[in-house]
Amino acid sequence: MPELPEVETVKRGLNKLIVGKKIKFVASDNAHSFPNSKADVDSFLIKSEITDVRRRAKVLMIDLSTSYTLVIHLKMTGQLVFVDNTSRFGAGHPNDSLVGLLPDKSTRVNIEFTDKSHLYFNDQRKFGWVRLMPTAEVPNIDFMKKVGPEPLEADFKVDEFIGRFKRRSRTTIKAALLDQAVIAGVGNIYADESLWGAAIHPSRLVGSITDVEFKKLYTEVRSVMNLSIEKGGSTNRNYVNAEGKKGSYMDFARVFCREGLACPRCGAEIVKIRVAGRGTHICPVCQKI
DNA sequence: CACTTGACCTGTCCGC
DNA sequence: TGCGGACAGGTCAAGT
Repeated sequence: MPELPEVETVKRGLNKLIVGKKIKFVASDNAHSFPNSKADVDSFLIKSEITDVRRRAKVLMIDLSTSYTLVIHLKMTGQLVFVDNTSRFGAGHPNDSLVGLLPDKSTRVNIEFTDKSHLYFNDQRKFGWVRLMPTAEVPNIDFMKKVGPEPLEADFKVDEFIGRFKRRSRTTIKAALLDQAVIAGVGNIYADESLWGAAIHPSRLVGSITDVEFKKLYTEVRSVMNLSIEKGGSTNRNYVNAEGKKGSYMDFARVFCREGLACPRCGAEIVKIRVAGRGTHICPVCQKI
């Protein structure tokens, strides 16, 4: 499911919902989802307090008062859903609809706080994971060492954007956009959306893209992902935010999952093709090879 | 080396 | 209805 806007939405939600809470109890059903030993959990997780929630690329980091961090990757179907203890009492609470629904059979990790509220890590396909590690070691994991810059940061300029792509000149622009070592956070939805916005065919080789086209792509990547954050992310299948609610970006999508419908720019029929091994949505008139 | 393909899992949808 | 196959928003390891 989640790309940068979805993970950012979860991060913002968790920052409001769980910072300051103290962990009472943790249960996991699956060693792949949460491989840490009981000794680590007992020493560094139980009784710790949540101090901050951060994001880098599509990775979430929940910092703890023990100077350890829960590092979380949601991969395709992961969810982090908070359920407030007050939901079990009066009607009308935002989380009321979740009471009794979680945990469910996709719940891999169940964290209970001392006030009886819960944070559930759900993951239907079990690709995602939670890892407990010292906060100081997080930048040293392989992914953090190789991942590219955050495209929405104010100091990320178009020249750096172009320069990083040009190192991958022999591959397709779609594969390069999806490569987290080039820039962080773009996945299949926002790759298709931004390539349509810049009127670039996803199969074009990076080396054939002009600087004028790169500048449009830079602007599109940023505007599409900023719009999605504003809309709470995209719910195509599984994604929900920290309160269990869906995002509405798909209502604003121009090509993603719109095959058979009209291109909003020229009216031609949007088609679905395969590029870089992924389902890819284009307007065949606006986006020429 | 750079790049592409399969594997990891479960669920759903589509055609027969 | 049942069943097989393709496919799903991500990332690695293994292959070319």
